[in-house]
Amino acid sequence: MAGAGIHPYHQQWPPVPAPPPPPAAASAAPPPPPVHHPPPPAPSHDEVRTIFITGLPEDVKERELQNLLRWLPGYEASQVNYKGEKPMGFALFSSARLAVAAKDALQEMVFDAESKSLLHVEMAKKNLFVKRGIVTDSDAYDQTKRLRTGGNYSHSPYTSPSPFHPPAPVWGPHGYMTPTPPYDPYGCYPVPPVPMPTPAPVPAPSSYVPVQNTKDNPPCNTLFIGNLGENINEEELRGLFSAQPGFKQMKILRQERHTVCFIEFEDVSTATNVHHSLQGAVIPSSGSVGMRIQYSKNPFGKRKDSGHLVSSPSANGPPPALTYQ
DNA sequence: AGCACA
Repeated sequence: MAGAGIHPYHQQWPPVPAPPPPPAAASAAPPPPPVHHPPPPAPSHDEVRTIFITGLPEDVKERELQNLLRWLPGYEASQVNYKGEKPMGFALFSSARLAVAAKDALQEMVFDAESKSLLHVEMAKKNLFVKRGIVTDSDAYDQTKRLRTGGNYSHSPYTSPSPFHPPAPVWGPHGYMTPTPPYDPYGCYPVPPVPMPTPAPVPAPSSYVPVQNTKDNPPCNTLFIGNLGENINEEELRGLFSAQPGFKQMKILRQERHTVCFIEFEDVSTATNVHHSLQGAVIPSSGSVGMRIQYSKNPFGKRKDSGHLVSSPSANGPPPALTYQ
């Protein structure tokens, strides 16, 4: 514990090169153009709609923060930056107003009772940069920049932050945990008073690392996993993937230099979820490299050599017993 | 970048 940090979180997080001067509305107002075009709609997107969260325990995971934040109205994306001494969280909301609401909802919240961590939330200095499912704060180049705004944006546009439907938030829409709980901070949860001694039994990657996945194949139900490191432990790998929804089977291929593996899922959609959610995942036996996930060239259940197999429905002879999905 | 098995 840092003994003297009263408001350490209040420091300026990484330098902002040059604050873009807002278009001055008062000084040197140019003569208004003819009344031809109406004024543009409120440029609300210029506003900062990102909150800055500190007070997170040092071992916080992005997923933990996401799982907390995604209940909040307007939540779009979040990220944890581990670069500094203490983790810094950022969360983007759909409007500045909702960001403020989220800030108030989270303010002074007990994030982790064990470590007595209280959240401190401010408006961020600038917005989180979200790019196609991957969040990048322009100052927070770091591992773990991978974002899964709720786990799955496989084939739905970005409209909803999460396809999961939360089990009816027990908390009120805004009255989360005010700094007043005189007793058990878990009191709000509908769980028996078991202090959660063991972490979740589902294996999770220890971290994520950006990977460049330039060449991929068309989506299919089978994933190809590469970049696994030399000492990859099969059991560990299996534990991770077999816990994923839709998992069917997995095959490890040990090659001279590279171990790779193939995983079949029930359908393209579940495969796609994992393709996104575990991209760049690091597990202990893989060293510090993040696995690369691609769709397999030859998915399970499909014949490879289609040489001159005539796939027309009425070729002579019985149609091959192939299941084209 | 390394893509097998049915």
